[in-house]
Amino acid sequence: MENYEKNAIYRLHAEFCQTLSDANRLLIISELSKGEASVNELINHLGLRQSNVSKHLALMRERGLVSTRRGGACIYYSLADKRIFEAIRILMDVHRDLIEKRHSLSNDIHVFSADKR
Amino acid sequence: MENYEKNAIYRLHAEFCQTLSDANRLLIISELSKGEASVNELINHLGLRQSNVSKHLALMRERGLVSTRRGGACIYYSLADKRIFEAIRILMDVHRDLIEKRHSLSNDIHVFSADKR
DNA sequence: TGTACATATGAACATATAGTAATATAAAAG
DNA sequence: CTTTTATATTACTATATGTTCATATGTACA
Repeated sequence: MENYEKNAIYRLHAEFCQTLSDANRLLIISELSKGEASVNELINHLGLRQSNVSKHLALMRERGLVSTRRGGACIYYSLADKRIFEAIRILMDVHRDLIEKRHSLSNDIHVFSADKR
Repeated sequence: MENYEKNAIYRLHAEFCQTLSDANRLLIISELSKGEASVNELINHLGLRQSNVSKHLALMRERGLVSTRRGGACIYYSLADKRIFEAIRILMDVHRDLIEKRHSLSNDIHVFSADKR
């Protein structure tokens, strides 16, 4: 019953996370968190190919993360919601702590190889 | 300058998001947020195959999201940090709002064709 | 020891994904 | 109208990913 619904919700959210699971898309989002930018501006700031940036933007627009505005010949992209970047930062904080915890304990993978014989 | 470093950070974080970008992994994390569980318990709660659950758990352990404890014949998995699930919930909230915004406005793709006078 | 149970791992497959070059569209400038 | 600039799209390739079955490992216990 609600298990089915839960599955559907998590499938949706997994897609959302998948949208965030590319370094170039994160860099684009980070740029857009400073304010709207045209494709060209993004290309110059990030050093990526035009078709590459366009594709990432198209995906993110399709999934509602960014919105567009035409201004003359350019198309300006912006974050659909500032909280997108804020949420990413929160996630990054948690992730950083995980990594630190791992490194300080380091009884993580090493336990394994040390035990091997 | 620190552009190189920024890239590295976002590449790392992209991998972290990628770990969250699978519905079954999210379901597992959701289960573990209630407390530790053995592989078998997860299988029964989620209705997934044993090898499938094991593989997802192995990936998440490798990436520091979950930790393990052996108890008799079972291996108990738990979240390495409760905040993992909290951060996911925050992300889900933002995502839900995005979807709602999209549905209510629905001037989403249409802006394009409407704007071109 | 041998058997049952819990979990991990490997091989194989199908599908998804990111990147790129080439081309198409669309607006602005001349 | 033609050219130029900005962006989108397509076709293609290489690689990554999730799932499954079969098998291996490891632990408990008769």
